[in-house]
Amino acid sequence: MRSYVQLLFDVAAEKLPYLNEVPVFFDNPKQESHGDLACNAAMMLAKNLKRRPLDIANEIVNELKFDSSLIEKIEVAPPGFINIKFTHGYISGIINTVLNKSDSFGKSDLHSGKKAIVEFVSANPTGPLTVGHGRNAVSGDTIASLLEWIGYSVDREYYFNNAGRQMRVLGDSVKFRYLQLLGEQIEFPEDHYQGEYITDIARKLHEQYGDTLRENAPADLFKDTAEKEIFADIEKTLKSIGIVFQTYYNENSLYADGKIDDVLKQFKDNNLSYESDGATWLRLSEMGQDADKVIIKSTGEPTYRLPDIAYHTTKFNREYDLIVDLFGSDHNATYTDVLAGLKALGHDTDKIKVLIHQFVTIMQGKEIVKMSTRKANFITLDELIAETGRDAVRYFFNMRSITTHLNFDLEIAKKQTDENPVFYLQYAHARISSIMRMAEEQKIGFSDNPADGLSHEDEIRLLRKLWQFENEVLIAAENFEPQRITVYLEELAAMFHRFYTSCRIIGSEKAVAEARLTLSAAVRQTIKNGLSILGVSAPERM
RNA sequence: GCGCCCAUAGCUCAAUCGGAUAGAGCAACAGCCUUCUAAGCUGUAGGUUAAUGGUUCGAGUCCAUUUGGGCGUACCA
Repeated sequence: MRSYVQLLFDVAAEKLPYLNEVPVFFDNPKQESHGDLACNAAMMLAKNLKRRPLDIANEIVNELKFDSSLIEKIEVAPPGFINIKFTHGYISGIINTVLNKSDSFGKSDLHSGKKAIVEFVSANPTGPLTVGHGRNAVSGDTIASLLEWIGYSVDREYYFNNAGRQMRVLGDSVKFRYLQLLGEQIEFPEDHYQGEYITDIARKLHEQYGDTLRENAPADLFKDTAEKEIFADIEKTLKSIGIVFQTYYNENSLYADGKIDDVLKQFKDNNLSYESDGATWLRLSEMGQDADKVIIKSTGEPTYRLPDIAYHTTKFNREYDLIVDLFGSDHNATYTDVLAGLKALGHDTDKIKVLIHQFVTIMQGKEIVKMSTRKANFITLDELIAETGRDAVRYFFNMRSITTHLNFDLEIAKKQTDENPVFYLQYAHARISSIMRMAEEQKIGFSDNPADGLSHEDEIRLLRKLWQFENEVLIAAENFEPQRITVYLEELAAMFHRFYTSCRIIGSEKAVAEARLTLSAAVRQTIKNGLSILGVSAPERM
């Protein structure tokens, strides 16, 4: 329908060439009296044409030759909006569209044939995932789903560093705990990983190897064991909230297959790097950044920038049309260096969309819980899932725009009451399921032509809302804004609950009852589809 | 000091390239279950969108300055 309306304007533009001077957009008006689609082109044109927007709007409307079976009317409203109202027959048709498309309703093929990669979580395996990682995980997974819904073929990827200093400290942390288990009186360094999970890993090693690791442990045994154990936990946690990655890309492999050397050579060959004080520096100040930065330390060890750049070149080499990186705000200073480096190597960095999500503040009542992996006074994602459930975790993290700080009050999250909006949606779904079971017993079936049985304002509102779903998914996906889906679903559910109160199904005359049942089925399907984008379950009973 | 991000109702948050009267939930108050799930519905109250100035037909949204907060500012990641 949007494309049909667009076509009407294209036709009008043949007589009114000025229409080509501005982009013509169609909004879903907030207010019902403004129709189903609104266009503001006349006002955008007013200045250039030096004419009154109302006159321009009227001129445009006169050139719009529309099919009266689809569009009821097109009106001009001050200061110059063009409001388009669909016919009841057309808008009612959404019910059959929903039921026919079923689990695919809301999907569009605007970007089909394109490949996208979404990199998220990417936490280094130095400890269990925290609540902060949880936000990243849920947002990233949902953004990936959204992209799939608008046609992209999407790979979810997790990148982690397992080559640097951090991992050495991790290995040493396990070793110290191991030695303590053997009864040695050593002080555990304050800057090492303090968590209980470190001792657990040490204990496992002790069970397996006894005290033989005191003297002749294989070089990387402590580190490798820690990485393996912790990573297994991370994967398990992610799986418990329905997140599965296509690939886990690790830093070590970039050294093994020579990609680090390749990039380094390219920098050198193109005079983009230089040596100073025994270190290798990248000429970032010539790439629009504040200062040059070290990519290889005087110790010979690269800083994170070099492997990160090398890693991203693999994304370009893998020919993705869209490259999405989702980081926490603590990375906000690092990604610009990486982008600058990639651009200098000749990559089209416009394909990269870097998303920075703000931090999660954990509240225990009114008290702020300060989190630090090293000090291990964090709340783990596992604990959060155990206390609130998978659906609540996924819904809560998707409820807000990723750009805003998020307060997660553990006391509220633990409550399974109506303060928790996920139940409101699931309840609507379960309620409709219940009606459908009941209707079946009463031999009330679906209507092939529900339009005639629907006239109540609460019914009309639902129809219009269903019609908007596909576009909502599109906007949410293109802007990487999962919270738009939760907002939409809450509005849809509220409309349904109202309709439920005002429009009875069982007991109404047959044509009306069947039309309402069919509408309810379409609402149920749409709620289910929306929840599935978010990764939240849609229960049949509650 | 510098960079990025944030500031909307008592609280937590929405608001589609800048659009029409800034919306929800929770909390508060008043109602609605002999009838399809009351985890629901209806109504009331709640706002100088942190402040000031600017851009324009029109600003929560864009620009400048200020205030308050978060994260960075490494030869850590």
